[in-house]
Amino acid sequence: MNNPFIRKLENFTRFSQAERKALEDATGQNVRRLGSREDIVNEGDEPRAVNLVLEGWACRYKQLQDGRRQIIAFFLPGDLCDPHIFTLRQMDHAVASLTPVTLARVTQPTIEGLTESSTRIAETLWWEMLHNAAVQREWTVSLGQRSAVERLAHLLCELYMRLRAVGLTEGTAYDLPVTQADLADTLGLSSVHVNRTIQELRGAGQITWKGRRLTIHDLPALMALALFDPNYLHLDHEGAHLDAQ
Amino acid sequence: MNNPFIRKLENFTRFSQAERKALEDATGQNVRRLGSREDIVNEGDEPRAVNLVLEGWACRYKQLQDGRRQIIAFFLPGDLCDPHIFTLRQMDHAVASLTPVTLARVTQPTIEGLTESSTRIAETLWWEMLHNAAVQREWTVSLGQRSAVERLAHLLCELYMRLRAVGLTEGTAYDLPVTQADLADTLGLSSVHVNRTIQELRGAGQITWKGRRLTIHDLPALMALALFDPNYLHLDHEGAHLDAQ
DNA sequence: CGGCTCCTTGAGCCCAGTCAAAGTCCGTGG
DNA sequence: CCACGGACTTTGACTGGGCTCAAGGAGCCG
Repeated sequence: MNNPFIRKLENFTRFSQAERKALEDATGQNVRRLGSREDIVNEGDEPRAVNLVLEGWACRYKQLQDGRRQIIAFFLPGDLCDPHIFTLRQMDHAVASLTPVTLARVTQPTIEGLTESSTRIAETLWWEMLHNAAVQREWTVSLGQRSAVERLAHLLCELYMRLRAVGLTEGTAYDLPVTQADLADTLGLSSVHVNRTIQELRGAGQITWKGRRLTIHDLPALMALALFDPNYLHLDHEGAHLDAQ
Repeated sequence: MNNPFIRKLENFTRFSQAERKALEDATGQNVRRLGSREDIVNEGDEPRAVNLVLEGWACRYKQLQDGRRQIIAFFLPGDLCDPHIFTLRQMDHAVASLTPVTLARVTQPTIEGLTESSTRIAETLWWEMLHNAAVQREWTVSLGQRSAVERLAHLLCELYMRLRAVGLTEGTAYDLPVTQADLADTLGLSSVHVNRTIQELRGAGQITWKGRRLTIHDLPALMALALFDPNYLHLDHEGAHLDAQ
C-alpha cells in the first residue's frame, strides 16, 4: 500500500479492507501534477475542493502587503488541507507547491460520503485536523520562544517524525527538498541567518545536508537541543481502541 | 440575549428560537467560576469536557522544559476550546485563566446532541473551529514577520474585532485585563520591550491604556500600522445563506 | 560556456534582550 | 487614615542575536 494518506491516518487507527478501499477511491480521483513553485490556491479564492498531497511538498503561506512572506505550514505526502474549508466564503491564505507535486482534489460530497460511511474514518479525519492544529500551535511556540538554532533543529525533528509516519525516512535521513530561503520564510529568519544556523548544526556534527539529503547524526541530541517533545504530533496510535478487527 | 457564545456564533449565521434554546441549555450546565491565574487544563491531561468561556479571559499556553512560556491563544467570552478534542489521548498544551472567569463545561454527548439536532449548528461549530485556526495562523504570521510595534498593534486590532463580535467594546475602547508580562509571553517579546512598545504607541497618539481600559484613537491608522486585514477572522456573516427563517 | 538559482562569507548596524533599580498602584491590616 | 507589602510598570545602561548590504562561490541546465 503506497497511499501516503492512508498510511498517515493509520498512525491513528487501523482500517478495515473496505475502509481502505473507500479512502483509496476517494483520493484516486481528480489527480493532477504541478511543477515546482506553482500556486495551488490563492488568498481570496472561494474554497472549492480540498487538496491532498500524494507526492512532493507544498506549503500554506501568507503574504503581507509589503511583500514579507510567512510559510504557515508544510504539506507533506499524506497531508490534507482543511477538510471543512467549504464552510468559509473565501480563503484567508494561499497554498503553493514547493517541489513538483501530485495532488488529489477531494470534493465536499466525497468527504461527506467518507464520514458517513464509517465513523472510524470520520473520527480519523478529526484526528488529522487536530494533529494539524497541534503542529500549528507548536510553530507558534517555536517562533515565539525558540532561538534560531532551536527553531531550525525543532523543524528538522518535526519533519523527521512526520516523514517517518508516512514511510519517507531511511534511518535518520530524509529528503529535504526546500531552499534555505523557504526555510527562512518558515522560521521567521533571514536567509543569511538560516545559512549560518545550518553551518552551526553542521559544525556541531548534528546534521549533514547535501543535495536534498538531510541526515541527522544523533537524533536524541538534536531533540534535546530543540526542546523537542514528540507528544504534540499525536502519532502514537492514539486511536488504538478504534482499530478494525 | 447575553450568552456570548450564541452571540459569537451569530456572526456566522442566524439561529432559530429552538436552536438558541438548545445552545443556551447546552452551555448553561456545569457552570463554574475560577479565580485569576488558575490552571483549567494541564498538559498531559486526558481531555474530558470542552470549556466554554462565558466571562473573563483565559489562554492556551505551552511551557518549554526550561520555563519559557508561550501563550498560544486567548480565549475571550464566547470562545470554545476545541469541540472534538476528545479524539486525542492527552492534551499537548495547558489552559489557564488570566482573569477571574466563568466557564461552562460541555461534554462530548452534549456536543454530539447539538450537531445532530441541527445541521445549522453543526456547520456553525465548524465555522468556529475554522475561525480559531485562522487566528492561530495569523499569530504565526505575526511572530514570524511582524516587528514588535506591528505585532502589538495587530493584536490590539484583533482583540478589538473579536470583542466587538460579542458586544464587549464601547466605541473603539475595550477592557484589556492582562499584564504586560502576559503580552510579552504572547508576542514573543520581553516584558521590558513590550513596555517600550506600548510607550511608542502611546507617544504616537495611537492608544490610551490606563487601568484596564484600552482606547484606540484612530482604528484605521492602527490597522494600517499593523498590516491588519480583518478578513482572516471570517466574522462577516459568511453563513448568511444558512440563516434561519 | 553562459546564465540562472542557490549557497556562503564578511562587515557593520540595529532591534530587542538582560540586568538592575525606581516608581506606581492597590489591597490589607493596624 | 496611614503604613506596609506585593504585583506590576517604567526607565536606564549595556549587550547580543539576528538583519542588511554586498560580493563571491558552487552547482546545474540549456
